Parts: sequence; C-alpha cells; structure tokens
Amino acid sequence: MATKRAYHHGNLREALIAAALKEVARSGPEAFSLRSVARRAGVSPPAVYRHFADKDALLAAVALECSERISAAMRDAVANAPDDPLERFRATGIAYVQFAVEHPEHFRAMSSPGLVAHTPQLQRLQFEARTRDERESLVAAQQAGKIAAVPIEELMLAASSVVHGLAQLIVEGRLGEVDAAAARRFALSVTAVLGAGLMPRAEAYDDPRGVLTLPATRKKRG
Amino acid sequence: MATKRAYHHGNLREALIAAALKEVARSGPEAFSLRSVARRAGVSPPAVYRHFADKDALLAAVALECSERISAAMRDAVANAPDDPLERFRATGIAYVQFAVEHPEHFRAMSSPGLVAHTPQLQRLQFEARTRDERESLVAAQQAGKIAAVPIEELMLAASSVVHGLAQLIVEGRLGEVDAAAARRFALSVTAVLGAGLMPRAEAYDDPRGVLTLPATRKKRG
DNA sequence: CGACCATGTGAACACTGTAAACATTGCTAC
DNA sequence: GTAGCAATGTTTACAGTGTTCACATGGTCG
Repeated sequence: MATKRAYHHGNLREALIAAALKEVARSGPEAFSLRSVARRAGVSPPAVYRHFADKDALLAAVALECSERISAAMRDAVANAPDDPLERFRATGIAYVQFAVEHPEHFRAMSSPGLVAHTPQLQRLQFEARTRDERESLVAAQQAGKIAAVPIEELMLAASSVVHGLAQLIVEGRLGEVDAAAARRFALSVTAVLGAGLMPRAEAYDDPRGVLTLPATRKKRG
Repeated sequence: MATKRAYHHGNLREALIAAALKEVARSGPEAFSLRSVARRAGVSPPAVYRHFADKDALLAAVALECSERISAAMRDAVANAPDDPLERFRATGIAYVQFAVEHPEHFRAMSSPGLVAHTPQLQRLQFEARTRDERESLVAAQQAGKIAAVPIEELMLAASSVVHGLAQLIVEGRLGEVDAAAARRFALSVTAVLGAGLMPRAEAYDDPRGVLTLPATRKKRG
C-alpha cells in the first residue's frame, strides 16, 4: 500500500504510460527512449517487456491516450458551443488545432511513425472515434439544410483534412511561432474558408476584421 | 577518374544524399541510420561528419532534396494543366498529394522531427517556395474574379492546410490503403469542397459521379 | 506450507551517433 | 619537382540504445 514496493510495482502498466507521456512531452516522440521511461518509473528496462511487446507498443499506448485526450477536448468544445450545428462543427475543429498548439509533442505522438502500420484496425477505429463529434455536427447541419446535400464522407474528408493539415503545419513549425491566440485565428479563418468556399458569393465576405466569418455566424451579428 | 578511389571519393556529399534518399525510401526517415548510409556509400561512418554536422543535418539535406522534387512535380502539374487559374491551383494540390502517395517516405522526410526547429529560416523559406505555385495560381484566379476578394494569405492557408492535411492523413495510414487513383479522387473531392464551400449553393452540386466538381470545371461539360 | 505463475532484476549482445587521433590524398608554393 | 598544407577518410573508442536470456522475488491457490 505504501508507495515503495521492491518488486511488484502495483500496476506498472499505467505508471509506464504516465511516465512515457511525460517523457514524450519533454523530448518529443522521436527522441523518446524506453530506458529513460523505465528510469522515470523507477524500474529496470526489461520490466517494460512484461507489459508491452516492444517500444512501439508502448508508444502506441501513449498515442491512444493522447487520442482520448484530444477527443475529450473536442467533446468539451462541443458542449460549450452555441446550438448552431455548423458552429458546433467548427468548435471541434478549433479545439483540435488548439490541442495541437498546447501539446505539440503529444499531438505528434498520435501521428507517429509506424504506429498505424503496426496497429491497423485499432488506430483506424480510434481515428473514426475522434472524428465522430465532427461527423455528428456535420450530419446535424446537413439535416438542418445548412450544408450542401453532398455525401457526408466527402465533407468529412475535407473537414478532417483542413483541420489536421493546419494542426500539422503549426506543429511542424512551418507557420513560424504560433501561440494559442494565433492558432485560434488560423482555425477560424480556415474553417470559414472551408465553409464558404473559394468562389465569390454575393454576401459572404464583408467582414472587416480580416478574419472570415461563416454566414451562419454573421447572422447573429447582423 | 575511375569509379573506385581509395580515398577522396570524388564528391561524397552528393553520394551521401543519394544513399540517404534510398535508405529513407527503404526504411522511412525514423528508422534511418547514419551508419547504414555510410555503408551504402562505401565509406566509414565518421566520414559523414566531413560533410554534415550531424545526422540531423544529413536528414535536412534529404528533406530539402525531397522538397525540390515535390516542387518540381507541382510545377509539372501546372504546366500540363488547362488554362483556368482555379484548375491550375487545383492541379498543384493534386500533384502534392499524389507525390505523397507515390513517395510516402520521402514525403514524411520533409515533415520530419526537429527539422524546422533546427533550420528555422531555411525550412520556412523552402516551404514558401514550395507553395509559390499554388499562390501564383490563386492570385491569378483572384485577379480573374474567379475567387472571392479575401486576403490571399487566408486562402493560401486554407488551401495549404487542406492539401497538406489530406496528404498527411493518407501517409499516416488513417484512410486505409490508398492507391494513386484513390488519392486522386480524394484530392479532387477535397479541393472541390474547398472551392465550393460547405454551404448550400444553387447549382453547385449536381454532379452524379459522387465526386464534387468545381463549377469552373463543370462549365466545360455543360 | 509448498508449488506455481506473474512480475521484476542483471548481465549480455548488437547496434547506434559521435569524438579523438591518425592516415592518405590532391593542390599549391617554392 | 618536391615540401608542406589543407581536405578528406579511417581506426578506435565510448556512451547510450532496444532487446534477450537466465535468474530472483513475491503474491496466490492447492
């Protein structure tokens, strides 16, 4: 019951995942060392192999944990969003990239090397779970006639791509230094373009702030 | 002059980059070993350090080479595209994701770990160079009145995000097995959604093939 | 209590990136 | 042409890695 047990840590598995999460946050998923997480957990390196097949399996576990966290963040965002289905969808996207700026290493861990290749069906299902909130919002918006009657999978693909792509660009550093506020602006802009499209439209682009606004949003202000 | 020189390989630097490119193509950028590229180049490991500061510098060099290749692919795509500026823009995006499916490891090498963090201004400039074709097409489209009068940077960000995101999703394996044809369909769909937007529009979505079509494209068929 | 099974440890192996000292070559100046 | 120099490769070595093997420990059940 005490915190120190010579053998039989208690439940090492979770402790290892927790240690790995900290280690990933510190030095990123590529400079991540099995031995150092063992050290951090106060255990010898081979002990890890009682709970994980190999280093990649451990990394897969942290990736899964990270996925659950980003999903939670997106759920929270939906919960606190206005009732408009398009705005809810938008909120999930913004939450996605906001998670990426706030926890870039954890975000990178999810998009890691041979992770998907190693755990194919699992990772794919997990991806679908993560995007379920977006999908639900989109379906609702479509049913409300606020979205074009186009196969939902195509819309989902575009939405996932734009949001994941923005997050990735930020995390890779291609947009320079990006803080939370800037990330939010980017996400607002990008989702607005996605919503309104590139083509000119009668009254879609009259917002003076330089950041595009979805027509659905503009209604509230007009 | 002969191919075999005991010392003084000739120009090792390029040979190392070439070897590294093959090595990356074989085992991906993360399982990439400085020693094995030295072996492949027929040279001892420390010889690499005469031409590159460390392993990351070598990886940065291959990333740069990969960037030039994807830029070339995009330029080719523009050259063979119809004259419509929106279609040209679209062609660059499609070429981008097509490169990603055809050379996933090389694509991943460009979005590598601390690459940008290590070579900040360089990588950023190189990114801007890569997207220059897209930008030019967009500007042309905007000047032709085919694109909304919105700050070009916002459109660029959305375009880059959607295209990079799709490529990344494919490369990460999140969309399952994706061959060149499927990738092309995805890219067509995604760019069409980006072009037309999510919102319902009078006559934008009547294509029966299930793949969205830009109005600009549809004109030709009408 | 004793046997067993899960879970931990220690030593060892092949491999990695990198540093230091040394060897070989091509070029340049006398 | 040859001495010297700078450039370029090599050998050896070290710390650190992922992983395996044989062994140690401890909780659990007959």
